Amino acid sequence: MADRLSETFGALADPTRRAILARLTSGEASVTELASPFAMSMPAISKHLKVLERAGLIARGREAQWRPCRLQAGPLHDVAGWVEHYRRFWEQSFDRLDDYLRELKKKDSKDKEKKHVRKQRKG
Amino acid sequence: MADRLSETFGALADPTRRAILARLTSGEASVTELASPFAMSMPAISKHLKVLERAGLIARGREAQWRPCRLQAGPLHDVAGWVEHYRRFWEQSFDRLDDYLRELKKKDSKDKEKKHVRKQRKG
DNA sequence: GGTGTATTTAACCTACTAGTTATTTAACTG
DNA sequence: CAGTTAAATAACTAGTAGGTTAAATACACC
Repeated sequence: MADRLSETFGALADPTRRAILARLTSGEASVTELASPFAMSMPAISKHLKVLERAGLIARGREAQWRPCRLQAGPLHDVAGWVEHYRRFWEQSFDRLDDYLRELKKKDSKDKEKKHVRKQRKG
Repeated sequence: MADRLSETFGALADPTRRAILARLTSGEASVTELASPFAMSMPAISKHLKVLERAGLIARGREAQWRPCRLQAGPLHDVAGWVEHYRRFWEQSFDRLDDYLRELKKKDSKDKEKKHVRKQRKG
């Protein structure tokens, strides 16, 4: 995975981890608190937290026997920055669908031509 | 992985695949064209394309023996929407960093005062 | 129909992921 | 100190990811 952005996306590619981040938007939480919504063992959660920590998406403190986790949104800023470069492409998508349908129609009529005409280049 | 967002993030968690998407922002391309920048076999690229296709990030046409790929940014819109929920957290963290730096400066000048600094501080 | 080119599929390998249970570490509490 | 609670680590498993080479498929041209 190597690079920062891949690590971030990798960490986000799991619904449990995204749910954990969502939970952390309402404040710090202990590992047990974070684990409680999930039908999953503590070590599993512990591993998810390690992934999030390595990706810089959470930070962990120490308070007696608790390890409170808190959200660190820095990497998400980078994600927002990355995805922003593609904005015009999703905004165009309706036009594109339109183009695509038009293209389909054209192709369709060409196919029909092919049945009569042998060789014909685009242009 | 199951859900749509996980699939999207999973597809984005690879630098080769992100580079392919970036290339596609400048228009359709064949598999060979997409493969050329990478020191990687064609089948490997083919697999990456399959991942991107399954995630709905590209669509593939058919023109003779070529399979031109084009960007489909819909899922990226969802990513943008998801990450947007966290905006206040990264903005807040900058504020915090700012506060921290301001705090440091204040402390710094106090420390210097304590040491009976001869040179006068600005600001 | 044979040949060349573009691309996918098959079979395989290695490494990692996401989960498990059992054990260990760390800190508080009586 | 013994017991309890919070969390991490160890050791294991099944499945998946990302790559390889070799073979198969799809199409165009002569």
